[in-house]
Amino acid sequence: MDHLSQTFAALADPTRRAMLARLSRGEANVSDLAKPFLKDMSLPAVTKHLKVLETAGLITKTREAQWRPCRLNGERFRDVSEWMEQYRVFWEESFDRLEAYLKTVTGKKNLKGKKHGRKK
Amino acid sequence: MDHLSQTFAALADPTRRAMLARLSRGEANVSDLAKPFLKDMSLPAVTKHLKVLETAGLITKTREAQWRPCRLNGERFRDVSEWMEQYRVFWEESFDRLEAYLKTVTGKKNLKGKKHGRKK
DNA sequence: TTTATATTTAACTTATAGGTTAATTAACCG
DNA sequence: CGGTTAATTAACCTATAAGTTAAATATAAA
Repeated sequence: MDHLSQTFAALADPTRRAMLARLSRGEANVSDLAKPFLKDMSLPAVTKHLKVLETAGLITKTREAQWRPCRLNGERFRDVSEWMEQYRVFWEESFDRLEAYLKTVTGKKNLKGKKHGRKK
Repeated sequence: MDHLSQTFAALADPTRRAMLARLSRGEANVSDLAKPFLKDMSLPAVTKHLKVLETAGLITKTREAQWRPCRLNGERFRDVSEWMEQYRVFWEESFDRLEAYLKTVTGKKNLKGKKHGRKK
């Protein structure tokens, strides 16, 4: 799977995003990261979530005695950020959108006079 | 499912991202969007991908005769962008790392003179 | 009314994501 | 060594994502 797909897939889970949020406040080992979730899921489930994050490259896991300190890795975030750039105009466009909306409710014509290409 | 999870899940597929890229260049109906993919998948598969994008709120599908013109919807992109903000420091920090690395390798200094918040 | 075009729905298959429990590995400690 | 803590692996279950083909629907056109 391509990097971006893997990254987005890893981000598509609230447990994993919460783990990233925790890591954004500093290094933490597996049981630290697991603590908030052990009411809802088992430790192996946590291990799996961390594996997904690690495989996606969003975190790095190291070894320190019997602990596995994890930290956030910025590169994949940068990939996402760069991919997002091409859409910036769309999320910043809210003002244009309002304008377009107002045109429709006030009985105005096409934004662009676009014609459907009917082939003959 | 929460919005962000749904959005990320929708983005975790290269076909769907390609469709969004196409839509970022302007409105398109289903068969327009399908064209580049019909070598690889059936039309119903395309319909399903569009459904995922629509359900996630990334696109809006309207009706015009027998066509279904689609356009990009900025709001979900904004959600992602806002969520990403809290990690900005991490992807900009690894840029620092690269810079530091390059310094060691080439004996050169700053790529951009930019300063980032360093802890401590 | 029939035919053509655009798109969706239905029914089905297969792979995998995300969870479980039980067992295992790893490192430290008394 | 034997026990304790930290984390992973194995084996399994279930829901669903992503694709298929075939049939249905919607609109326009002849």
